[in-house]
Amino acid sequence: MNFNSFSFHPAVVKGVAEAGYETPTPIQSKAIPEVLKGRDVMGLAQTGTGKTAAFALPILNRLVDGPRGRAAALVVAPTRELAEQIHDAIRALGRHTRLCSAVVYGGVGINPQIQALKRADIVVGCPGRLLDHLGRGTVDLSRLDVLVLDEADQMFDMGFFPDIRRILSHIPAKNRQTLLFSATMPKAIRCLANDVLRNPVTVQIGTTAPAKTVSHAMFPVAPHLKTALLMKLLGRTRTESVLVFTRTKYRAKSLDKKLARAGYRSASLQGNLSQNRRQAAMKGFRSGEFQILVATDIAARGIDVSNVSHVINFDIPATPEAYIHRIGRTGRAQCSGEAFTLVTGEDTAMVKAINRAIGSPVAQRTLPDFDYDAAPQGPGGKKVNSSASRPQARGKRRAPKPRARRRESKGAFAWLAPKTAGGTP
DNA sequence: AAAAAAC
Repeated sequence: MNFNSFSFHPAVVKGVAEAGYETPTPIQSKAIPEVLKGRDVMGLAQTGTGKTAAFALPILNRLVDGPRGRAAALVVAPTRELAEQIHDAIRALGRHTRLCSAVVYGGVGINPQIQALKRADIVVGCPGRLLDHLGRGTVDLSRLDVLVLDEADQMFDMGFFPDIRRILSHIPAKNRQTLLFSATMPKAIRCLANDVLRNPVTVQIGTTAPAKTVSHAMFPVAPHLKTALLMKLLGRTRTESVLVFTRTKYRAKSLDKKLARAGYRSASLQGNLSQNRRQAAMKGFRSGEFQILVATDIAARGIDVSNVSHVINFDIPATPEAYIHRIGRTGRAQCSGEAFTLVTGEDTAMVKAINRAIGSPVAQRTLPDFDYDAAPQGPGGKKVNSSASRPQARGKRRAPKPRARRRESKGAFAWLAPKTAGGTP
């Protein structure tokens, strides 16, 4: 089978060819005909198997001959980086169609977006800024043909669902084609998702499982030795780009600093960074300037960076779904990848849940030349014991380094601050 | 100490 069998418009065919696509992936060959028919689709397929093109191509094809500049399709994504990536993919695939894509998300100026929306046929965006535009009347979804919720199970999650419902209320249900895509779709959420679909067809490739191209292992370790074990793993593994996940924004930031101090070309990506810094981190990671990206779950879903040979869960993810999405950042498009997860005693229940979700236990590994019994270390990197607990006694005090960058734009601990407007203390 | 998403 090849892309000719879909009878795409010549302009779409040209875009597909220039993108270097030859053979449709299973999700593409099964979902594209349904989308072309105008059916509502729930599309489920493993990470890295081409879901974006599975909805982008039939949408471009549907709009290519229609009237222009009316926001005929909307794609909603859970992070700014993913929205940007989808927008780029649509632009590349639609290069020869004269269709116009606009991307809207927060953290950047709204005026350029308002200008871009005026002539947009396809709008890609994150929920918050999209609602902002809807409130201002700078985007009109009243004549929308196709709605896509990417990472659909996350969009129906508690944190996003209210926004999604509000966006839906701006779209006339009549004639609306709705497409949901994800690698995961927990049962509890599937019912909610089916509520927005009309007479849907479910296109599911395989089962909810990690991509087969990823081999994975768990590394039991004491919490205080995680950083040392990570360094050991990095030192003894032949890697290309490495994506490291942490549980919190603060841990991403501080682990990035430790890696940089150890000489790695590293950056962090988390939601407390300014959008400029987020873009710089992504750009540097994509280009290879940063070999390591330390990220929160902001980078868990959808992000497609070539040459990611390893995903390392420095902290175990909070759900089996997050595990599947995180490790799916490697092993994409038939390449192979490895995923390492550091696990501590507290993670036992989640390890079991992950093993259950995957259907077989993930191998547990230990490094022969690693000191698993090392004592906790003090702040100066020295072992804490009765005599070394006073740093000055070691005679090794360093002069404090002048700090060029004191804090991130919003403050490193901004998320700790109360949400209500604060008075004077 | 969850993260993400508008101002």
